[in-house]
Amino acid sequence: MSSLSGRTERMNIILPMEIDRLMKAASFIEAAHAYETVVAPLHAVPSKVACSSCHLREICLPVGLTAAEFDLIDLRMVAERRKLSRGASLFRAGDRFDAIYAIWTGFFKTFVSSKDGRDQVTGFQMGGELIGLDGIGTGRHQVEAMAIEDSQVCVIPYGELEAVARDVHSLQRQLHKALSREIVRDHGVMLLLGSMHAEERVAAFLLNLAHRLRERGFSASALVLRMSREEIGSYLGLKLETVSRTFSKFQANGLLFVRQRQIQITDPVGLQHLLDSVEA
Amino acid sequence: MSSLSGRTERMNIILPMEIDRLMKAASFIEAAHAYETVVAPLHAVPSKVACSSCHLREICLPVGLTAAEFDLIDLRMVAERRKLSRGASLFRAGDRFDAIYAIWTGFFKTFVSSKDGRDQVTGFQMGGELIGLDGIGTGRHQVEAMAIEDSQVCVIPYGELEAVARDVHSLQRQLHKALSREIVRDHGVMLLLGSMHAEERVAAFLLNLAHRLRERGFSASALVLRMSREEIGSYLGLKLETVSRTFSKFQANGLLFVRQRQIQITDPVGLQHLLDSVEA
DNA sequence: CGCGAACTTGAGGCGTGTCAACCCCTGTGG
DNA sequence: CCACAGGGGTTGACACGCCTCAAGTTCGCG
Repeated sequence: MSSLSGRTERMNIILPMEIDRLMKAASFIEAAHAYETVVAPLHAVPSKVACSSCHLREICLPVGLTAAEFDLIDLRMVAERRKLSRGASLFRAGDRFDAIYAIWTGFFKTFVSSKDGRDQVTGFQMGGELIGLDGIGTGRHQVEAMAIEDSQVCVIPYGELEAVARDVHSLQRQLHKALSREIVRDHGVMLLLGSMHAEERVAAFLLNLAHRLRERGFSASALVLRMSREEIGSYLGLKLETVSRTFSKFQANGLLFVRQRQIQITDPVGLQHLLDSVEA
Repeated sequence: MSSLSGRTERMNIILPMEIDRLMKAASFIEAAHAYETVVAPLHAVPSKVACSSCHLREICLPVGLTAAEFDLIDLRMVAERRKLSRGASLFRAGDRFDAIYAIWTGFFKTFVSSKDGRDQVTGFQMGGELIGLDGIGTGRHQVEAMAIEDSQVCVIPYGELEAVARDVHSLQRQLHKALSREIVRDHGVMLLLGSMHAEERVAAFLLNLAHRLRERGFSASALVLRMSREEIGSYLGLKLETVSRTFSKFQANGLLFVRQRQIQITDPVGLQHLLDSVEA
């Protein structure tokens, strides 16, 4: 009780129980679970995979293909689907590379490990995003990819993808774009890691996540983090305590509500302001 | 004089004048200039560009092509060559993307800028390496590429590259590999920026540079830095003073001799030991 | 030869890491 | 339905590595 009152004194803007009320009133928790319940219906696992009828076809690799081209890739790029439960690895560093993976449902993290256990998370991936591009260069995967919730991926054998890309120009173009965008994304992370402060990093992380969720038709303000503070910290080059403190500070400043993994962004403009000085 | 003696007291392993003598004795400075004098003969600028007869053909994009394939790309991928003096930009963020560039001679840095002038150097590129892959995704370049010494690049129009890659499978494969390797390289930098200490970062930087120079037939121990402390710092997520101090500390520990931009790595194994705990 | 940029070095401050205690949720078994 | 265990999250106190600011030195270039 004393610790509680001490807490409310410092965060003199929002009381904890107030947060609770607001979150529930806005049916925040329900909305935040939308991503999982709508996009990841674990009961429905079609054995046959057709890009043309996939709900992610406008986000995933075959963006902008014509109907005829869709037919072609449905026919020739026989992608099977693979199911992973939370915590399972899709591949590990050193594994032979022979396919790339498009996330159909769920959430992944990719990371590189060091001998002494310092991990570096290199990215968090959600529906429609590709994993495994790191393996093309050497024929072996250079990172590990792990499902951080029950997930399903489309397996796209690399040999077939290469072959089809030669015939379907817009697929070739999309593949190159995907590779290039990954490079650009990494440059953004380098800017973040190399020259941003803790608050800027966390703000950038949240806004990026919110943006990608909105692209997929979900709320950009009510989100449920799929990853732990430690994983966020690893991605952002911070310790988990710093991530936690920064969330708390944002809440104290009225930018968002945080409650474990549930985040309600109440002032996206304010969050964006934190990045005003850093973004072009 | 007093400052000098103070300095020699702390660095109780090597005296400054001793360094000077040793460097000269090993004809360090001459050797270290090799990269520039041999690889960048500014007087020789052939107007006609043929990959098949380029001295970098085993390092650059067309690695492993057959003679027939070389003929094809010489014919169809009409690369012109472009000359840039030190400080000139090859392209800037926002410029339209229509070609990628292979460095023929010289040295580049790529970087992203933020509003308030915080730059993040995303890489240093030397002969045989590609620049501009970041533009494929959006059709506009996302970074700026600047020559940090007088340089020449081969201009590879992207449209033609795409077309030729469809017919020459191994070129397609090499392009994909180059894109993928860039992603992997970026992941390595993310590990560096996200979870390494200043000394580890600088050691990794030096060893990487030495490695790439050796691949090109130059000394891996005597090198001349093409970039300033500030640029190194920007790349490594450190301030220039920290970079300078770290060099000095390495010298005090007998790992290398440093004298402005001239570096003589005397104990590569010792340098590598600094990374033992971090590399897989 | 002299100027300015780049580099080195020092002293002190600050932001983030470290270590530790406590709390809150979830899931499990009685 | 409750008790309990354990992992994840929060918060505090303190330490330390890197940054900041400043002065002095060296070097390259005009």
